[in-house]
Amino acid sequence: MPELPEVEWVRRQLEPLVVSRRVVAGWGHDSPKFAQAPAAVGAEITGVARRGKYLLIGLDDARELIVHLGMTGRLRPRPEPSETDRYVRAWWRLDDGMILELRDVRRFGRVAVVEAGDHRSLPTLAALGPEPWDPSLDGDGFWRRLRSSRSRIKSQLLSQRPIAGVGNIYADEGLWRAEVHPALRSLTRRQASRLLEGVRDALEVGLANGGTTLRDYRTPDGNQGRNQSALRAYGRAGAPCERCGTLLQSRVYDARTATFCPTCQHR
DNA sequence: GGCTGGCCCTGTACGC
DNA sequence: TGCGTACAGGGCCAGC
Repeated sequence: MPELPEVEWVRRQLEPLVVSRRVVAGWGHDSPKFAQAPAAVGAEITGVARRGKYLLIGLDDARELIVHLGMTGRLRPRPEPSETDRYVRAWWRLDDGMILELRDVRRFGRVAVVEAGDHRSLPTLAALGPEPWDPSLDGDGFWRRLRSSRSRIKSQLLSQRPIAGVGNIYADEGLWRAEVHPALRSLTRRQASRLLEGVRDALEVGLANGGTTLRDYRTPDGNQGRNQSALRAYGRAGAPCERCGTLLQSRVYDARTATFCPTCQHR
């Protein structure tokens, strides 16, 4: 499931392949989530940016091609569209002949073509919190953002509103690092500050390791991430906490599984 | 206006 | 072996 580190790796590998290339053909699956893909045809790609888990592909006609990879989405360059692959949801042919293909088994991904900066059709993107390394975001500001909601702290992280780019993996990892219980509904300034650092640390490690590959994630060059062996909480229910040795627990809060240490992350 | 929970979607794991 | 069921989860949206 691509979160910020994984999407950033996709962005880095995609950029040199597509910038200054013109989109000469395109196709999108019938689903409204992908049907806008051909709208990019005719435009030249000016850049590949990222906001949270969204890829923002700049077009030279003042529009943006926005791609969200959902849970199983993968962007990859191909010499030709894979006509026999039933999970290809969109593709774009560039003027050098390369096909940029979006493969997404579960169809949780999304493609949109919008006026540059007009994200009204993507509510989560429109309301996205600051990037984790935004220099204007400090512990106090993060605490104020969290204080505006009474939802569980983990649900808040997943909402993308307090901070951008955190999904289930890095939320569990950040909460474990900060020793904060996922079901808390309010944090002290000190806890919020620790959580911000914990999330930043988890994302930095993930980025340095090329992302986390659990099932589907691959970079455009086909490589897997290496961060799965660096996980301290996510997916480790029943294993001993690396800090205190207590067995990690798994609970469902707001329909999302959270894995945490009941001792270090005491409620 | 904020929060909660259901839905979308399909491969995988597991039990019978 | 084959079938049925539960589960995974990001984002959206209806209902409260």
